[in-house]
Amino acid sequence: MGAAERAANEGDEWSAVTPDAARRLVSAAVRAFAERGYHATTTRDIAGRAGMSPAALYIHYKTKEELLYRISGTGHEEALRIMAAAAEAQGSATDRLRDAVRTFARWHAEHHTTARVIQYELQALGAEHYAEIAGLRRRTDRLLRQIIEDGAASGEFRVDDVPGTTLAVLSLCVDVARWFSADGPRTPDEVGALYADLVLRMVGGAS
Amino acid sequence: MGAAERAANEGDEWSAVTPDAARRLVSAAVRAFAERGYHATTTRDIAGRAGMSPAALYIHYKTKEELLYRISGTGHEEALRIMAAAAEAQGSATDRLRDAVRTFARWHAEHHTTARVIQYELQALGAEHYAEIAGLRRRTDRLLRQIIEDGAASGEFRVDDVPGTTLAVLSLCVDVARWFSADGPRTPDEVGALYADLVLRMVGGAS
DNA sequence: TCGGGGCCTAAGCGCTTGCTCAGTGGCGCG
DNA sequence: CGCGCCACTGAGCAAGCGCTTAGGCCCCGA
Repeated sequence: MGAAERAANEGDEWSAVTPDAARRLVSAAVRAFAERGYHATTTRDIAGRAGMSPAALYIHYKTKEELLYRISGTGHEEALRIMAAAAEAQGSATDRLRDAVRTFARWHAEHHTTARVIQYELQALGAEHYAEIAGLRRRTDRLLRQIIEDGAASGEFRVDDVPGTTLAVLSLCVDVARWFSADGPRTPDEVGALYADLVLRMVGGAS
Repeated sequence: MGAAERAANEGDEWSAVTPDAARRLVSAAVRAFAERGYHATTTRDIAGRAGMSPAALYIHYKTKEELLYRISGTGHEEALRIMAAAAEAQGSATDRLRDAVRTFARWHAEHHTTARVIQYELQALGAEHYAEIAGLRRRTDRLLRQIIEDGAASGEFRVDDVPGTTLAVLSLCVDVARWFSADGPRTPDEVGALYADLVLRMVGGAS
Protein backbone atom coordinates (compact mmCIF):
# COMPACT_ATOMS: atom_id res chain seq x y z
CA MET A 1 0.00 0.00 0.00
CA GLY A 2 1.50 3.34 -1.07
CA ALA A 3 1.40 6.62 0.80
CA ALA A 4 -1.45 7.94 -1.34
CA GLU A 5 -3.63 4.92 -0.62
CA ARG A 6 -2.83 5.17 3.06
CA ALA A 7 -3.83 8.82 3.12
CA ALA A 8 -7.02 7.94 1.27
CA ASN A 9 -7.73 5.20 3.79
CA GLU A 10 -7.22 7.57 6.66
CA GLY A 11 -9.67 9.96 5.05
CA ASP A 12 -12.13 7.14 4.45
CA GLU A 13 -11.95 5.96 8.01
CA TRP A 14 -15.34 7.50 8.79
CA SER A 15 -16.87 7.20 5.33
CA ALA A 16 -19.73 5.07 6.70
CA VAL A 17 -20.99 8.00 8.79
CA THR A 18 -23.80 10.03 7.24
CA PRO A 19 -24.85 12.71 6.64
CA ASP A 20 -21.78 14.61 5.55
CA ALA A 21 -21.91 17.06 8.45
CA ALA A 22 -21.95 14.24 11.00
CA ARG A 23 -18.90 12.69 9.31
CA ARG A 24 -17.01 15.98 9.33
CA LEU A 25 -17.81 16.38 13.02
CA VAL A 26 -16.62 12.92 14.05
CA SER A 27 -13.47 13.33 12.00
CA ALA A 28 -12.80 16.73 13.57
CA ALA A 29 -13.46 15.33 17.04
CA VAL A 30 -10.95 12.51 16.56
CA ARG A 31 -8.26 14.95 15.55
CA ALA A 32 -9.02 17.31 18.42
CA PHE A 33 -9.25 14.57 21.08
CA ALA A 34 -5.99 13.02 19.88
CA GLU A 35 -4.16 16.35 19.95
CA ARG A 36 -5.38 17.86 23.20
CA GLY A 37 -7.30 15.11 25.00
CA TYR A 38 -11.03 14.84 25.54
CA HIS A 39 -11.35 17.22 28.48
CA ALA A 40 -9.17 19.92 26.94
CA THR A 41 -11.20 19.88 23.74
CA THR A 42 -14.17 22.23 23.52
CA THR A 43 -17.31 21.69 21.48
CA ARG A 44 -16.52 25.05 19.86
CA ASP A 45 -13.19 23.66 18.69
CA ILE A 46 -14.75 20.54 17.20
CA ALA A 47 -17.47 22.52 15.41
CA GLY A 48 -14.90 25.04 14.18
CA ARG A 49 -12.68 22.34 12.67
CA ALA A 50 -15.75 20.88 10.96
CA GLY A 51 -16.58 24.32 9.55
CA MET A 52 -19.80 24.98 11.41
CA SER A 53 -21.22 26.79 14.40
CA PRO A 54 -21.08 25.23 17.90
CA ALA A 55 -24.85 24.64 17.93
CA ALA A 56 -24.75 22.46 14.80
CA LEU A 57 -22.93 19.75 16.73
CA TYR A 58 -26.04 19.07 18.79
CA ILE A 59 -28.20 18.35 15.74
CA HIS A 60 -26.08 15.26 15.04
CA TYR A 61 -24.90 14.22 18.52
CA LYS A 62 -26.65 14.58 21.84
CA THR A 63 -23.52 15.35 23.84
CA LYS A 64 -19.76 15.64 23.50
CA GLU A 65 -19.48 12.31 25.30
CA GLU A 66 -21.61 10.62 22.64
CA LEU A 67 -19.04 11.68 20.06
CA LEU A 68 -16.30 10.01 22.10
CA TYR A 69 -18.47 6.93 22.53
CA ARG A 70 -19.06 6.58 18.79
CA ILE A 71 -15.36 7.00 18.07
CA SER A 72 -14.44 4.52 20.75
CA GLY A 73 -17.05 1.98 19.65
CA THR A 74 -16.14 2.10 15.96
CA GLY A 75 -12.43 1.98 16.73
CA HIS A 76 -12.62 -0.91 19.15
CA GLU A 77 -14.84 -2.90 16.78
CA GLU A 78 -12.30 -2.41 14.02
CA ALA A 79 -9.42 -3.45 16.30
CA LEU A 80 -11.36 -6.53 17.40
CA ARG A 81 -12.14 -7.40 13.78
CA ILE A 82 -8.44 -7.30 12.93
CA MET A 83 -7.48 -9.50 15.85
CA ALA A 84 -10.31 -11.94 15.07
CA ALA A 85 -9.28 -12.24 11.43
CA ALA A 86 -5.81 -13.36 12.46
CA ALA A 87 -6.93 -15.55 15.36
CA GLU A 88 -9.56 -17.45 13.40
CA ALA A 89 -7.44 -18.07 10.32
CA GLN A 90 -6.13 -21.49 9.43
CA GLY A 91 -2.50 -22.16 10.17
CA SER A 92 -0.04 -22.79 12.96
CA ALA A 93 -0.04 -20.75 16.15
CA THR A 94 3.19 -19.18 14.92
CA ASP A 95 1.55 -18.02 11.69
CA ARG A 96 -1.51 -16.72 13.49
CA LEU A 97 0.50 -14.88 16.14
CA ARG A 98 2.75 -13.30 13.54
CA ASP A 99 -0.27 -12.16 11.57
CA ALA A 100 -2.13 -10.92 14.63
CA VAL A 101 0.76 -8.79 15.89
CA ARG A 102 1.70 -7.56 12.43
CA THR A 103 -1.81 -6.36 11.57
CA PHE A 104 -2.76 -5.19 15.06
CA ALA A 105 0.39 -3.14 15.56
CA ARG A 106 0.19 -1.81 12.01
CA TRP A 107 -3.38 -0.66 12.56
CA HIS A 108 -2.32 1.23 15.69
CA ALA A 109 0.37 2.99 13.66
CA GLU A 110 -1.71 3.63 10.56
CA HIS A 111 -4.68 4.92 12.53
CA HIS A 112 -2.66 6.34 15.39
CA THR A 113 -4.96 9.34 15.71
CA THR A 114 -8.05 7.22 16.27
CA ALA A 115 -6.09 4.65 18.25
CA ARG A 116 -4.78 7.28 20.63
CA VAL A 117 -8.31 8.41 21.39
CA ILE A 118 -9.73 4.94 21.94
CA GLN A 119 -6.80 3.76 24.06
CA TYR A 120 -6.08 6.82 26.17
CA GLU A 121 -9.40 8.62 26.58
CA LEU A 122 -11.40 5.63 27.81
CA GLN A 123 -11.83 7.01 31.31
CA ALA A 124 -13.78 9.97 29.96
CA LEU A 125 -16.62 7.66 28.88
CA GLY A 126 -19.74 7.40 31.01
CA ALA A 127 -20.06 4.29 33.18
CA GLU A 128 -22.32 2.17 30.96
CA HIS A 129 -20.57 3.20 27.77
CA TYR A 130 -17.29 2.24 29.41
CA ALA A 131 -18.65 -1.15 30.40
CA GLU A 132 -19.73 -1.83 26.83
CA ILE A 133 -16.30 -0.93 25.44
CA ALA A 134 -14.59 -2.99 28.14
CA GLY A 135 -16.43 -6.02 26.76
CA LEU A 136 -14.91 -5.50 23.31
CA ARG A 137 -11.47 -5.18 24.88
CA ARG A 138 -11.91 -8.43 26.81
CA ARG A 139 -12.85 -10.25 23.62
CA THR A 140 -9.72 -8.94 21.89
CA ASP A 141 -7.61 -10.07 24.83
CA ARG A 142 -9.18 -13.56 24.80
CA LEU A 143 -8.49 -14.03 21.10
CA LEU A 144 -4.81 -13.23 21.54
CA ARG A 145 -4.50 -15.37 24.65
CA GLN A 146 -5.99 -18.32 22.79
CA ILE A 147 -3.32 -18.11 20.09
CA ILE A 148 -0.58 -18.07 22.69
CA GLU A 149 -2.19 -20.93 24.62
CA ASP A 150 -2.45 -22.98 21.42
CA GLY A 151 1.21 -22.40 20.66
CA ALA A 152 2.23 -23.33 24.19
CA ALA A 153 0.12 -26.50 24.07
CA SER A 154 1.48 -27.60 20.69
CA GLY A 155 5.06 -26.97 21.77
CA GLU A 156 5.61 -24.22 19.19
CA PHE A 157 6.08 -21.65 21.97
CA ARG A 158 7.80 -21.77 25.32
CA VAL A 159 5.90 -19.46 27.67
CA ASP A 160 5.84 -19.72 31.47
CA ASP A 161 3.11 -17.16 32.07
CA VAL A 162 0.44 -17.10 29.36
CA PRO A 163 -1.78 -14.30 30.82
CA GLY A 164 1.29 -12.18 31.59
CA THR A 165 2.76 -12.64 28.15
CA THR A 166 -0.60 -11.89 26.52
CA LEU A 167 -0.83 -8.69 28.53
CA ALA A 168 2.68 -7.67 27.52
CA VAL A 169 2.06 -8.31 23.80
CA LEU A 170 -1.20 -6.39 23.82
CA SER A 171 0.41 -3.56 25.80
CA LEU A 172 3.27 -3.38 23.30
CA CYS A 173 0.93 -3.12 20.30
CA VAL A 174 -1.46 -0.65 21.90
CA ASP A 175 1.31 1.68 23.00
CA VAL A 176 2.30 2.16 19.36
CA ALA A 177 -0.55 4.68 19.24
CA ARG A 178 1.22 6.81 21.86
CA TRP A 179 4.61 7.20 20.20
CA PHE A 180 3.93 6.67 16.49
CA SER A 181 4.22 9.71 14.25
CA ALA A 182 3.60 9.86 10.53
CA ASP A 183 6.67 12.12 10.29
CA GLY A 184 8.87 9.54 12.02
CA PRO A 185 11.36 7.25 10.32
CA ARG A 186 9.12 4.14 10.34
CA THR A 187 6.14 3.25 8.17
CA PRO A 188 3.21 1.33 9.69
CA ASP A 189 4.25 -1.73 7.68
CA GLU A 190 7.73 -1.60 9.14
CA VAL A 191 6.38 -1.28 12.67
CA GLY A 192 4.16 -4.31 12.09
CA ALA A 193 7.03 -6.39 10.75
CA LEU A 194 9.40 -5.39 13.56
CA TYR A 195 6.82 -6.07 16.25
CA ALA A 196 5.89 -9.46 14.79
CA ASP A 197 9.55 -10.49 14.95
CA LEU A 198 10.00 -9.22 18.49
CA VAL A 199 6.87 -10.97 19.74
CA LEU A 200 7.74 -14.31 18.15
CA ARG A 201 11.00 -14.13 20.05
CA MET A 202 9.15 -13.24 23.26
CA VAL A 203 7.15 -16.46 23.10
CA GLY A 204 10.23 -18.52 22.33
CA GLY A 205 9.05 -19.43 18.84
CA ALA A 206 11.02 -19.64 15.61
CA SER A 207 11.64 -16.23 14.09
CA MET B 1 9.48 -5.98 50.37
CA GLY B 2 6.11 -6.54 52.06
CA ALA B 3 2.88 -4.71 51.38
CA ALA B 4 3.32 -2.49 54.43
CA GLU B 5 6.76 -1.31 53.35
CA ARG B 6 5.48 -0.69 49.83
CA ALA B 7 2.63 1.41 51.18
CA ALA B 8 5.11 3.30 53.34
CA ASN B 9 7.35 3.88 50.33
CA GLU B 10 4.44 5.17 48.31
CA GLY B 11 3.59 7.54 51.16
CA ASP B 12 7.21 8.66 51.38
CA GLU B 13 7.42 9.34 47.69
CA TRP B 14 7.14 13.09 48.26
CA SER B 15 8.78 13.24 51.67
CA ALA B 16 11.43 15.64 50.36
CA VAL B 17 8.81 18.32 49.68
CA THR B 18 8.40 20.92 52.41
CA PRO B 19 6.52 22.47 54.09
CA ASP B 20 3.94 19.90 55.04
CA ALA B 21 1.10 21.68 53.24
CA ALA B 22 3.04 21.72 49.96
CA ARG B 23 3.68 17.99 50.30
CA ARG B 24 0.03 17.25 50.95
CA LEU B 25 -0.89 19.27 47.89
CA VAL B 26 1.53 17.55 45.53
CA SER B 27 0.48 14.15 46.80
CA ALA B 28 -3.19 15.04 46.36
CA ALA B 29 -2.50 16.36 42.87
CA VAL B 30 -0.77 13.13 41.80
CA ARG B 31 -3.72 11.07 42.92
CA ALA B 32 -6.25 13.37 41.26
CA PHE B 33 -4.32 13.67 37.97
CA ALA B 34 -3.86 9.89 37.80
CA GLU B 35 -7.55 9.21 38.43
CA ARG B 36 -9.19 11.80 36.23
CA GLY B 37 -6.46 13.33 34.11
CA TYR B 38 -4.96 16.82 34.39
CA HIS B 39 -7.67 18.75 32.57
CA ALA B 40 -10.55 17.02 34.36
CA THR B 41 -9.01 17.81 37.75
CA THR B 42 -9.98 21.09 39.40
CA THR B 43 -7.87 23.09 41.80
CA ARG B 44 -10.79 22.80 44.22
CA ASP B 45 -10.50 19.01 44.07
CA ILE B 46 -6.75 19.06 44.76
CA ALA B 47 -7.11 21.50 47.65
CA GLY B 48 -10.03 19.51 49.05
CA ARG B 49 -8.03 16.25 49.04
CA ALA B 50 -5.21 18.04 50.82
CA GLY B 51 -7.66 19.31 53.43
CA MET B 52 -7.50 23.02 52.66
CA SER B 53 -9.34 25.77 50.83
CA PRO B 54 -8.81 26.35 47.09
CA ALA B 55 -6.92 29.59 47.73
CA ALA B 56 -4.25 27.85 49.84
CA LEU B 57 -2.91 26.06 46.77
CA TYR B 58 -1.63 29.35 45.36
CA ILE B 59 0.53 30.09 48.39
CA HIS B 60 2.70 27.07 47.53
CA TYR B 61 2.36 26.83 43.75
CA LYS B 62 1.90 29.62 41.23
CA THR B 63 -0.43 27.66 38.93
CA LYS B 64 -1.98 24.23 38.50
CA GLU B 65 0.48 23.62 35.67
CA GLU B 66 3.42 24.18 38.03
CA LEU B 67 2.11 21.34 40.17
CA LEU B 68 2.14 19.06 37.12
CA TYR B 69 5.61 20.28 36.19
CA ARG B 70 7.01 19.50 39.64
CA ILE B 71 5.44 16.03 39.60
CA SER B 72 6.71 15.39 36.09
CA GLY B 73 10.20 16.66 36.87
CA THR B 74 10.62 14.66 40.06
CA GLY B 75 9.19 11.52 38.47
CA HIS B 76 11.30 11.69 35.33
CA GLU B 77 14.45 12.33 37.35
CA GLU B 78 13.72 9.27 39.45
CA ALA B 79 13.06 7.14 36.36
CA LEU B 80 16.29 8.38 34.78
CA ARG B 81 18.20 7.64 37.99
CA ILE B 82 16.95 4.05 37.94
CA MET B 83 17.89 3.54 34.30
CA ALA B 84 21.32 5.11 34.86
CA ALA B 85 22.06 2.90 37.86
CA ALA B 86 21.55 -0.20 35.72
CA ALA B 87 23.26 1.14 32.61
CA GLU B 88 26.38 2.33 34.39
CA ALA B 89 26.89 -0.79 36.49
CA GLN B 90 29.70 -3.25 35.87
CA GLY B 91 28.77 -6.46 34.10
CA SER B 92 27.78 -7.92 30.79
CA ALA B 93 25.19 -6.27 28.56
CA THR B 94 22.88 -9.14 29.44
CA ASP B 95 23.18 -8.41 33.17
CA ARG B 96 22.74 -4.69 32.66
CA LEU B 97 19.70 -5.09 30.37
CA ARG B 98 18.07 -7.52 32.75
CA ASP B 99 18.62 -5.16 35.64
CA ALA B 100 17.48 -2.11 33.69
CA VAL B 101 14.20 -3.68 32.58
CA ARG B 102 13.56 -5.32 35.93
CA THR B 103 13.99 -2.12 37.94
CA PHE B 104 12.46 0.24 35.36
CA ALA B 105 9.32 -1.87 34.85
CA ARG B 106 9.06 -2.48 38.59
CA TRP B 107 9.20 1.25 39.31
CA HIS B 108 6.39 1.88 36.83
CA ALA B 109 4.28 -0.73 38.64
CA GLU B 110 5.20 0.29 42.18
CA HIS B 111 4.68 3.99 41.49
CA HIS B 112 1.98 3.51 38.88
CA THR B 113 0.06 6.53 40.13
CA THR B 114 2.98 8.91 39.62
CA ALA B 115 4.10 7.08 36.50
CA ARG B 116 0.68 7.42 34.90
CA VAL B 117 0.81 11.17 35.40
CA ILE B 118 4.32 11.65 34.07
CA GLN B 119 3.80 9.38 31.06
CA TYR B 120 0.28 10.27 29.98
CA GLU B 121 -0.22 13.92 30.98
CA LEU B 122 2.92 15.27 29.31
CA GLN B 123 0.99 17.21 26.66
CA ALA B 124 -0.61 19.35 29.34
CA LEU B 125 2.77 20.90 30.20
CA GLY B 126 3.66 24.33 28.89
CA ALA B 127 6.05 24.45 25.93
CA GLU B 128 9.31 25.17 27.78
CA HIS B 129 8.49 22.83 30.64
CA TYR B 130 7.76 20.14 28.08
CA ALA B 131 11.08 20.74 26.35
CA GLU B 132 12.93 20.36 29.64
CA ILE B 133 11.19 17.07 30.43
CA ALA B 134 11.79 15.83 26.88
CA GLY B 135 15.51 16.18 27.55
CA LEU B 136 15.31 13.84 30.54
CA ARG B 137 13.37 11.34 28.42
CA ARG B 138 15.99 11.45 25.68
CA ARG B 139 18.75 10.73 28.20
CA THR B 140 16.82 7.71 29.49
CA ASP B 141 16.37 6.46 25.95
CA ARG B 142 20.07 6.88 25.16
CA LEU B 143 21.12 4.88 28.23
CA LEU B 144 18.94 1.95 27.25
CA ARG B 145 20.02 2.09 23.62
CA GLN B 146 23.66 1.97 24.68
CA ILE B 147 23.12 -1.25 26.60
CA ILE B 148 21.46 -2.86 23.59
CA GLU B 149 24.16 -1.59 21.26
CA ASP B 150 26.86 -2.99 23.56
CA GLY B 151 25.16 -6.37 23.60
CA ALA B 152 24.79 -6.37 19.83
CA ALA B 153 28.45 -5.42 19.36
CA SER B 154 29.71 -8.09 21.78
CA GLY B 155 27.57 -10.78 20.16
CA GLU B 156 25.49 -11.34 23.31
CA PHE B 157 22.36 -10.10 21.52
CA ARG B 158 21.06 -10.56 18.01
CA VAL B 159 19.13 -7.42 17.06
CA ASP B 160 18.51 -6.17 13.53
CA ASP B 161 17.08 -2.79 14.46
CA VAL B 162 18.64 -1.26 17.58
CA PRO B 163 16.61 1.99 17.69
CA GLY B 164 13.38 0.11 16.98
CA THR B 165 14.07 -2.50 19.64
CA THR B 166 15.00 0.20 22.15
CA LEU B 167 11.75 1.98 21.44
CA ALA B 168 9.78 -1.24 21.89
CA VAL B 169 11.45 -2.09 25.21
CA LEU B 170 10.91 1.40 26.59
CA SER B 171 7.32 1.40 25.36
CA LEU B 172 6.68 -1.94 27.03
CA CYS B 173 8.02 -0.77 30.40
CA VAL B 174 6.30 2.61 30.32
CA ASP B 175 2.92 1.14 29.45
CA VAL B 176 2.98 -0.81 32.71
CA ALA B 177 1.79 2.42 34.33
CA ARG B 178 -1.40 2.29 32.24
CA TRP B 179 -2.59 -1.21 33.10
CA PHE B 180 -1.01 -1.97 36.46
CA SER B 181 -3.32 -2.12 39.46
CA ALA B 182 -2.35 -2.74 43.06
CA ASP B 183 -5.45 -4.95 43.33
CA GLY B 184 -4.35 -7.08 40.37
CA PRO B 185 -2.81 -10.54 40.57
CA ARG B 186 0.78 -9.39 40.02
CA THR B 187 3.22 -7.69 42.39
CA PRO B 188 5.66 -5.08 41.04
CA ASP B 189 8.50 -7.55 41.63
CA GLU B 190 6.75 -10.18 39.52
CA VAL B 191 6.14 -7.69 36.71
CA GLY B 192 9.82 -6.74 36.76
CA ALA B 193 10.94 -10.37 36.62
CA LEU B 194 8.51 -11.28 33.83
CA TYR B 195 9.44 -8.26 31.74
CA ALA B 196 13.17 -8.85 32.17
CA ASP B 197 12.71 -12.40 30.83
CA LEU B 198 10.57 -11.26 27.90
CA VAL B 199 13.01 -8.53 26.91
CA LEU B 200 16.05 -10.78 27.04
CA ARG B 201 14.24 -13.04 24.59
CA MET B 202 13.39 -10.05 22.39
CA VAL B 203 17.06 -9.22 21.95
CA GLY B 204 17.95 -12.83 21.25
CA GLY B 205 20.01 -13.19 24.39
CA ALA B 206 20.19 -16.09 26.81
CA SER B 207 17.21 -16.23 29.14
C1' DT C 1 -46.89 28.52 -6.06
C1' DC C 2 -46.57 27.39 -1.53
C1' DG C 3 -46.35 24.90 2.82
C1' DG C 4 -43.31 21.96 5.70
C1' DG C 5 -39.43 19.72 7.39
C1' DG C 6 -34.37 19.18 7.76
C1' DC C 7 -30.24 21.69 8.64
C1' DC C 8 -28.04 25.50 10.24
C1' DT C 9 -26.86 30.06 12.95
C1' DA C 10 -26.74 34.02 16.48
C1' DA C 11 -27.39 34.75 20.86
C1' DG C 12 -27.15 33.56 25.25
C1' DC C 13 -28.22 30.78 29.82
C1' DG C 14 -26.56 28.76 33.96
C1' DC C 15 -22.64 27.00 35.73
C1' DT C 16 -17.79 25.90 36.67
C1' DT C 17 -13.18 27.07 36.00
C1' DG C 18 -8.37 28.97 37.38
C1' DC C 19 -7.09 32.33 40.07
C1' DT C 20 -7.18 36.79 43.32
C1' DC C 21 -7.58 39.57 47.39
C1' DA C 22 -8.80 41.60 51.74
C1' DG C 23 -9.00 39.96 56.10
C1' DT C 24 -8.13 36.60 60.22
C1' DG C 25 -6.15 33.64 63.61
C1' DG C 26 -2.32 31.96 65.99
C1' DC C 27 2.52 31.49 66.83
C1' DG C 28 7.34 33.20 67.93
C1' DC C 29 10.06 36.86 69.61
C1' DG C 30 11.34 41.00 72.15
C1' DC D 1 2.20 41.24 77.18
C1' DG D 2 1.88 42.87 72.49
C1' DC D 3 3.42 43.12 67.89
C1' DG D 4 4.59 41.49 63.39
C1' DC D 5 4.50 37.72 60.35
C1' DC D 6 2.56 34.36 57.49
C1' DA D 7 -0.13 30.37 56.39
C1' DC D 8 -4.69 30.25 55.49
C1' DT D 9 -9.84 31.35 54.51
C1' DG D 10 -14.40 33.29 52.46
C1' DA D 11 -16.00 35.58 48.95
C1' DG D 12 -15.88 36.48 44.46
C1' DC D 13 -14.19 37.96 39.54
C1' DA D 14 -13.64 37.37 34.56
C1' DA D 15 -13.56 33.97 31.28
C1' DG D 16 -14.89 30.00 29.19
C1' DC D 17 -17.59 25.79 29.43
C1' DG D 18 -21.53 22.43 27.58
C1' DC D 19 -25.64 23.00 25.87
C1' DT D 20 -30.43 25.32 24.49
C1' DT D 21 -33.52 28.16 22.06
C1' DA D 22 -35.74 30.99 18.63
C1' DG D 23 -35.67 31.88 14.20
C1' DG D 24 -34.21 31.69 9.10
C1' DC D 25 -32.79 29.46 4.72
C1' DC D 26 -33.51 26.10 1.21
C1' DC D 27 -35.09 22.19 -1.11
C1' DC D 28 -38.93 19.14 -2.27
C1' DG D 29 -43.48 17.20 -3.10
C1' DA D 30 -48.19 18.69 -4.16
